[in-house]
Amino acid sequence: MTDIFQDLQWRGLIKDSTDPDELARTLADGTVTFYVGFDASGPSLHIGHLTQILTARRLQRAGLRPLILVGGATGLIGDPKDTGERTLNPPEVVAGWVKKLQSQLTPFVSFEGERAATAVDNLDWTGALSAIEFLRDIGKHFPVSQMLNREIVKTRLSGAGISFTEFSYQVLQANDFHELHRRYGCTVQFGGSDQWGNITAGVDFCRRRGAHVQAFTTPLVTRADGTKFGKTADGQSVWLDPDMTSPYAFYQFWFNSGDADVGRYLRYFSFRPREEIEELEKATAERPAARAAQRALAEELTTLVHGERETAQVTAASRALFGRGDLTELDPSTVDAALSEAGLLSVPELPSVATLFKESGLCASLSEARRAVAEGGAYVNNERVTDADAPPSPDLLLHNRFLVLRRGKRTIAGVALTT
RNA sequence: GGCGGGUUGCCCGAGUGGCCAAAGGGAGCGGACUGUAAAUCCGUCGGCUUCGCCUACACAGGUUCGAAUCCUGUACCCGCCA
Repeated sequence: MTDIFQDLQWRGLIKDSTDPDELARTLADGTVTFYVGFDASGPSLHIGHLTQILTARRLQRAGLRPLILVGGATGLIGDPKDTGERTLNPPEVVAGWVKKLQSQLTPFVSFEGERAATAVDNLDWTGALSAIEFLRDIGKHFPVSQMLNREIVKTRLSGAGISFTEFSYQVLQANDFHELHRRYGCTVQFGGSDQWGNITAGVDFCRRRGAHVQAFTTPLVTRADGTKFGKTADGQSVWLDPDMTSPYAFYQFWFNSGDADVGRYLRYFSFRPREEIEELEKATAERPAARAAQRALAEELTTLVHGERETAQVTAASRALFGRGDLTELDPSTVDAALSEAGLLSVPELPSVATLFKESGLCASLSEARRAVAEGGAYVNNERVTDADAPPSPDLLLHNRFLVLRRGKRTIAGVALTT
C-alpha cells in the first residue's frame, strides 16, 4: 500500500498540520481513528464538502477508522463567518438536516468490516451539558486571549461584531475532539482550512487534558482565475442532492473545469492512481481542446456521487445537446432523454419565447428573458431569437413536440408540448 | 446605561430636497474570439401587461408641489465612556 500521507501530500490535500513527521507516522499506523465533522447548517452538502468527504474515504481505504460527525449541536449555534452573525435555525429543522446529511455521507465510507466507520452527532454529548458543567469543566481550559486571537474572531470584532453564542462555537468544536478521543480513542481530526482555528482549539484542549492528538486541514479549492469554486454555469451552488442540483448540472460543472484547474481537481478528487492523473495532465497540456481530463473528472465524480446509471444518461444527454449534429436528426427518445436531463418544461401550448425562457428557469424574470433576446443570447433549436414576445414557430418543433432552448453558449433547457 | 457615528441595489461604495432606478468598482449575464476553457474587447445588469407603469435607498410614520436626501419613533451595527 502506498504511504497515505505521501499520497495526500502529492495530491495537495494537506494545507496546515500539526507536526508533519509525527502526523505521517501516525497515519501510517493502521490502528488510528480519525474524525471529520460537517455542521447541519443546510439541507444538503455541496461540492465544497467533497474535499473532506473524499479525504475521509481515502484515509479509510488506507486502513484508518473514520468517525463521521454531523454537527447537530454546533449546527444549532453557528460557526462564525466573516460577513456577520448567522440566523439561528429552529431545532427541528436542524434535526432534519442532521438526518439528511448523515444519509448523504453514508455511501462514501464503509460502515462494515474492521475499519467500519461510525456516524456520530455532537448533540449526543453537547445537548445534555449543563451550563455549570460547560463553564467549570470545559470553559476553564480556554484562555480568552487565545480565543480572541483567532482570525475569524478578530475579523468579526473589527467589523460586524460577534455574539457570545458564535464566539463560543470554537469551544464546542474543541470539546467534540476531546469527547471523541475519550469515547472512541480518536487521535486525528481534519477539516477544511477554514476550520484550522477551531481544530487547533480542539488540539489544545485535548492536550491540556492530557490527550496527545493531531490534526491537519485540506486546502480551500480555488480557481486559477480567482473566482469562487463551486458554482454552476448559472451561478447556483453545486449540491450533492440530486433534487437540488441535477446530475446533468453536476456533470456539466466538472466538465467545464478550466484547463488551468483540471489537473489540481483530479489530484484532489479523483481516485485514479498517480500515473493516470499525470497522463491526463499531460493530455491537457498537449491537446487542451480534446478536454480528456475534464471528461474523465466529470465522469468519475458523477459516478461516485450519483451512480453509473445516472452518469450514462447524463453523458449521453451532453453528447446529444452539444454535439455537432443537426438537432432534427436526433430520434425522439434521445431528444426526450437528453432534454429531461437538462430540465424539461411541459406546456399545453406555446407561449412567447420570453415566457418559455422564464418558465424553464433559464431566465429569472420576463425582463431578464427580454434582455437575453435583445443581447442576442437566446436560442431556440440553435437559432438565435429576435422577437421575445412572439411564440416560436410550430415548424421548429422537433418530432412535433420538443424545443431546445439555449441561453448563451451552454445553458440548455427543453420544452415539451403536452398533447 | 450615557454620548457619538452608521444602516444605499448580489457585494463594496458615491450620493444631504427635484436633472435618481440612484455615480464608480467588483461579481453575474450576453456578444465577438475560441475548445461547452482562460485572457481580452464590447454590451448588459429592480420588476411588469416594456415607447409607459409599478416597487425600491434598514423599518414605521411625518414635513413638502416633490425625499435615498429633512423631522419623529423603532430595530440592528460600530466606537468611546460608565
